[in-house]
Amino acid sequence: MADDKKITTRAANYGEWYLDIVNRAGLAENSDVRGCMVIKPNGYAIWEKMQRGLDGLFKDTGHVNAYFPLFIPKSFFQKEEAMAEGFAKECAVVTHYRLRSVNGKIEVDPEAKLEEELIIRPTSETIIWNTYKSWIQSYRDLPLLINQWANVVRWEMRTRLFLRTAEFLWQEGHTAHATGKEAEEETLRMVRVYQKFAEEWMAMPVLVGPKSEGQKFPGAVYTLCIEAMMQDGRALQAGTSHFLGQNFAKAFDVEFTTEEGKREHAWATSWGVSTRLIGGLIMTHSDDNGLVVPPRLAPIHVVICPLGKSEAERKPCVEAAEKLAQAIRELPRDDFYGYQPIVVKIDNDTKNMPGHRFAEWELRGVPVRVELGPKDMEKNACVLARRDIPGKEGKTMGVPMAEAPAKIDALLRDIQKNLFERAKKFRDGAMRTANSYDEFKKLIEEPGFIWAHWDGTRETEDKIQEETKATIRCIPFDGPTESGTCMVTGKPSAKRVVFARAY
RNA sequence: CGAGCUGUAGCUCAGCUUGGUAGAGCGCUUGGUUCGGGACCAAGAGGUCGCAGGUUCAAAUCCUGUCAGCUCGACCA
Repeated sequence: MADDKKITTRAANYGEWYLDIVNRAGLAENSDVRGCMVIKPNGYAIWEKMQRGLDGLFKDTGHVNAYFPLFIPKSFFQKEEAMAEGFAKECAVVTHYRLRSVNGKIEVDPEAKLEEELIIRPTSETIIWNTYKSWIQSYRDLPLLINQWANVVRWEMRTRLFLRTAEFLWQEGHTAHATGKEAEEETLRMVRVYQKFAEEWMAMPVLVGPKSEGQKFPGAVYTLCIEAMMQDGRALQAGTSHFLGQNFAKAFDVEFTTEEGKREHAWATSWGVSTRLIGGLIMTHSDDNGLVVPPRLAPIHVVICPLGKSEAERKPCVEAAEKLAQAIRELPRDDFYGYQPIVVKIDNDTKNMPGHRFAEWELRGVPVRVELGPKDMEKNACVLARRDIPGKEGKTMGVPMAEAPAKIDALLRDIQKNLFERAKKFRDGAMRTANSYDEFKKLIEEPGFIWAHWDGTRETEDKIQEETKATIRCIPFDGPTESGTCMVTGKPSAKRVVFARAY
C-alpha cells in the first residue's frame, strides 16, 4: 500500500520507471488514437520553455519563422528519390475529402476520392523546396533562413511516450544558400546551437559530430547530430542538422542567378529537434523520487508550502508565503530566466500531510521548495529544499526571510550547474574503449558508449549492428584523433567512433 | 507486420478452470481526529465486465470474430 505511492525504481525496471515519471508528473498519456499521445499541461509547459529557448537561439542566428502545409501532394514527395524511399514505410496518406451518412452510419464517400493522394508530412523538405522555387531567383534572395514549428506524422509500429509516437511536435529549419561552403557552415552552426541548448538549457551533455553513412537522413549529403546518454547507458539522438547539398534544389529545380550572371542550383540545409527532447530530459536527470527538471526549463521554479495544523497557525505562514513569493517575482530578470520572472507557486493544500505534499512536488520536479511553518515564523526564517538532492539532505534550515529571495536565485543557478556536471560525470564515466571485436562484444553488454575503430564502410557497420544491436551513434568532432585498425576487418581507421545501443 | 500475454470501478488487480445476476486495495466525496517527510476512523458515491456476434433457462466466466494495450523481434527523431 505504501508502495502504491512510490514510483518504480530505476534499478527495478528502467522502462517502468520512465512510464511512472511521465504519468505521475502529469507530462503525457497515451490517447485512444493509436500511437498518439496527449501532452498534458505539465509536459506541454516544458515544451513551451524549450520552444522559447530554441526560438531565441534561432532568431539570434538570423532565422525567421514561417508555416507550410501539413499535406504534401504525392508527386512532390516523389521528387527526391532517397527521401521518398526513406520515409515510404511510415507515411499516413489522405485519399478522400468527404464523408457521408448511410443509414445513420458515417462512412468515407467513395465519390470523394482525391485525384492525387496527399501525404501527411513526415518532414517538410519537399513542400518547402517546392515553394522556394518561386522565392529564389537571384543570389540577392539568399541566404533564406526559415524555421517552422509544426507537427509531423511518422507511422510507427511501436511507440513510447515522447521518445517515439506516430505524431510529434518539432521544429524544422530549412535554409537555402548560394554556396556549398555557406550551407556547410550553417549545418555546423545549427548543430552547435543544438549543443548549446542541450547543455545550457537542458543541462544534458551531448556528443557532437557526423552520423555514419548508414545513419544519416535520407536525402542528405551528410548529417551532424547531438547524441546524449541516458541513465541506463543507452544513446538518444537528440537533434540532427543535415547538409543537403544541391539534392533538393535539383529535385525541385531551384536555380538562381549568381553575381557573375551564371545559373546555379541553391544549396540546402535542414535541422530539427522534437518533443523527444522531453524524453531525453527525463532520462538524463530524474531519480527514484520522480521528475527532475533543470531550472531553465522548469514550468514552476519555486513552490512554497505553508504549514501549520490549525487555521490560526497556518494563516501567518500563508501571509509570509505570499510576501516571499512577491519578493521572488521581483528579482532582477536576466538571460538565465529568459528575461521572465521566476515562477512561484504557493501550495495551499490543507488536506494532505506535509510529507505527502513535499513528495508530490518532488514527483513533479519543481527545482526549489520552500517550507514555511510555525517554527519558521518564530525565527522569521524558512526552509529551502533543492530537488537535485532529494530528501532531507537537500534541505537548508533557518534561512532568514530577508535573505531567502537571493538565496533561492543562487540555488536555482547552482542546481542548473550541478545537474549538468552530474550528468557529464555520469556520461564520461560510461565511455569505454574497445580495442578488439571480442572486447567490444563484452563491453556492449554493459550500459554506456564505446569508442572503437571502424573501417568506414556500411557493410561493417551493418554487421556490427546485426551481431551486437549496437549502432554508430556519432563520429565526434572532438574525440581522440589516434588512428588504428578496424576492430572487425583490420582495415585502417583514421579515428575512433562512438558505438552504443540506442533508443 | 510476425510471436507471446493482457483488457472487470478513476488506478492496480481478484473473480473465469467447475456459467447463477459484481469484489478488494488505492483514489474520490462527507464528517471527525491528525499535521516539519507519503496519517487514521466512520459513512458514502462510483462498473453496459474492451466491442460485436454465438451457445445457454442463465455468460465477466464457454465459443467465434474484432479492436486496443504491453513485452519481444524488423523500422525510426
